This record gives sequence, C-alpha cells and structure tokens, in this order.
Amino acid sequence: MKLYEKNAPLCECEELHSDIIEKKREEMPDENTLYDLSDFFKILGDSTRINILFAIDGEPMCVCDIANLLGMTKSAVSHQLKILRQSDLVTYRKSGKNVYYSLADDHVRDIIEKALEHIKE
Amino acid sequence: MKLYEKNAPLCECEELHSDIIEKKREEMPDENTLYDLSDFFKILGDSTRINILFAIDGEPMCVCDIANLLGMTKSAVSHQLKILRQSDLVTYRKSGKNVYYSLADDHVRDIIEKALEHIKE
DNA sequence: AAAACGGTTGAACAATTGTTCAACTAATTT
DNA sequence: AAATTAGTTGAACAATTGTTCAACCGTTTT
Repeated sequence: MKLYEKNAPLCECEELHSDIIEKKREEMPDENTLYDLSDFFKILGDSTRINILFAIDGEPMCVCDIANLLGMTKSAVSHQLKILRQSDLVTYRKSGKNVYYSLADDHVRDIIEKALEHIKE
Repeated sequence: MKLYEKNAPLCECEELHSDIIEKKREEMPDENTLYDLSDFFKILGDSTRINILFAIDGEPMCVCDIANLLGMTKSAVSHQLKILRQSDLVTYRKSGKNVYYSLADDHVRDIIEKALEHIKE
C-alpha cells in the first residue's frame, strides 16, 4: 500500500488545493513510522490484551492465574501473550512449571494512563 | 462476554494462587472502562486513520485534499472520518461544497506523541 | 432549473483477527 | 519411568473490519 506519493491515484476532485497538499506532504511523518504507530495501537486495541496488561501490572502473574482472573482458557490467554511478547510489551520468567509474565517497561503504563484521562473527560 | 467474575468459567489448572487472583480482581479497573480503553486504541490502530489525524494536524483539510494526499478515494476517507467523528477525535466545519476537518483537541496529539516516543526507543 | 461538484452512505466483498480445539513440549510428581 | 500439570502452538471457524462500488444529498454554477 502506497500513501501520499506524488503520483498516487488521484480522487476525482477538480478544485484541489495543491499548495496545501504539498505542504502537508512534506510535514507528514515517515511512512514506516505511521505503520509502526498504528501497529502499536492495534496491539492495545483489544480488550483481552488490555485486561492482561492491567492484570500483570504491579505483581507478575502466571498464565493459569491470568486465565482464571479473566475467565478465559489458558490457550486463548497464551495466544494473546505471544502477541504482547512479540511487541515487547511484556516479559516473562520461568519458574518450574509456571511462566510468570510482567510489564516490559513503564512506558506502556504511561500511555494507558494518558488514554484513561482522555476517556474520563 | 464476561470478564473476571467470581464464578467465571475456570481453566483446568489445579494449583491456583487464589489469594493473588482475589487481590488482582479487586485492583482491576471497571469492566466498562477497559472496554472504552480498548475501543479508543482500536480507533488509532489503523494506518489510514492515523494518516488522517496527522494530515489534519495544524491546518484543517477538506475531504478531497485528504484523499489526494493519501492516494485514496473520497469514499474510503469519508468512511474513516465518520468513525473519527463518532469517537470525537475530529471536528468539522462546512464551507460551501467543502467540509474541513480538524483535530478535536490536544489530548489525542499528546497520546500519539507519547506512543511515538515509545516506538523510537 | 439543470448540471456539476464535494461529500456521505449502505451493501458487498475480501482480508484480518480472536477463540476454540486438539495435539504437543517441558517440567514435576508419584 | 509413567503420569500429571503448565504452557505453547497450528489449523479451523466465526466475527469484525476496511475498501470498493453505486446511488444519493446539498451546495454552487451556468
């Protein structure tokens, strides 16, 4: 998918504000940056994953306990944990038969906090 | 879908850490809050919508110009603008045949800014 | 008043995504 | 060593979602 290229397929409009478009085109962030950005939000845009992130906030939890807390199967939780792992949003520590997950860093907590403020307005 | 209820369907695990689960259950945010939160991130979790938000940042743009900038049809852009409108992320001003869209408030800008920091680490 | 233009909308289609199910691995009991 | 348990994984299925297409509405031109 190609976005905001000079010769991108034009819509049928006649009276374009070419100067504005050109100016905006220069100001737009790098294409890959925008994809990374939306991919990041996509990860947070699922209630199960948000639930998991809140669950493991503070004290780490094993998969089984998370599953019980959320009323889901281990499998479903594990699938989502894999996605969170691949996005570096969580880390894990193995201990015997259990795997304990925790938040990767405080950055994510901050973003969620800011979003919470936005919602409660 | 019911989450973290006392009698939610349990996973098959035997050795639960019931005390931890109970403690976490009390600490979890309100169920609706979590849904609102993931719904909010879901809106930002699409590259077209992120593109539009960056496009109208600063100076408002009409639908046709956004479509040209992003190399999309007016229809596709309009559909996404509708979603952004319904989420109160954008506002619009009609002027003759054109409709000019702009960011609803600085809150969204802040969150995107924070997410950008997170990505560029 | 008719034609043209910017924008919106609903239905249809394709693509993506989350959960379930069953099979599997690795660690621990007995 | 066999059985049990915690967790992972891939395929299949259902549900959600984004774009296209065609028809439509409201404003402006002619």
